[in-house]
Amino acid sequence: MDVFEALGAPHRRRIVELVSSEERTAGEIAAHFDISRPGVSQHLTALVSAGVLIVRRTGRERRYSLHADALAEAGSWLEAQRVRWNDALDRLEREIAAEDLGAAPDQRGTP
Amino acid sequence: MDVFEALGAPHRRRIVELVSSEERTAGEIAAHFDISRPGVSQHLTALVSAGVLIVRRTGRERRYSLHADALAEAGSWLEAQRVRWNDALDRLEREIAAEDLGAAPDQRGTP
DNA sequence: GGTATATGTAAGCAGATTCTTACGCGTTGT
DNA sequence: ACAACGCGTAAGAATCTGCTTACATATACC
Repeated sequence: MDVFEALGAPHRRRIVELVSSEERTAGEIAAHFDISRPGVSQHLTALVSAGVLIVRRTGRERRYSLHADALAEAGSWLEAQRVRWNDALDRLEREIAAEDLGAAPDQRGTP
Repeated sequence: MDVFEALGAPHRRRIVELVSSEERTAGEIAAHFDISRPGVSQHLTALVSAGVLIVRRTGRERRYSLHADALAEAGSWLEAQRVRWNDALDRLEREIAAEDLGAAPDQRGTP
């Protein structure tokens, strides 16, 4: 499962919020939800498989912590789209400016 | 539908990538996919309802463009989790440093 | 060793998603 | 006016998801 798919479910986003403040055990996390504990466990598994969370076993507990790199990767994708869009807007602006100058909007810049 | 849910589907993310480089008609977008044109249309509707895309009707075409603010909002959430996590790491580091100094790890800072 | 605790896994079910095909509706061009 | 075009909407099928209950597994405690 990829990061965006993992973050698509509200419950899983809530889990990320819980874990981002500190490492937590499965039980602690489950206590914050109305759904059954196995249900939460399945969300945790999904988040781990997406690389968003990391598990660490200590005795009979499992402590989940955030793997911030995964979030950073998703953030990069978002940022890349924004950059491309801003570039597109800039191109458009230049085209309009060129058009206002009377010339036909040249595709390759005005020589 | 919220932004993360909208971006959860790979096809929809691909649409965002297509539209981020320039405004595109529904037909142009659909041509990039193997699924049927109505299928793509439904994805477009979902993205619009999530605020990720904006439609503009010109004649019988519909031109879709990116609404970058929606992506920024999602990016902010991601960043917030990362910040919280880094803060948590910093706290942990300080606790360990205090412990190494011989004192019991005081919850409220060492006076 | 036996019991309690913390948690994952299995199986199954209801409802949501994502497709498909068929059709409808507004625009454009003749 | 009417045919072609671009695109959305409707309805239904197939699949996926998110949940549940029941069970398995492993560590801790006595």
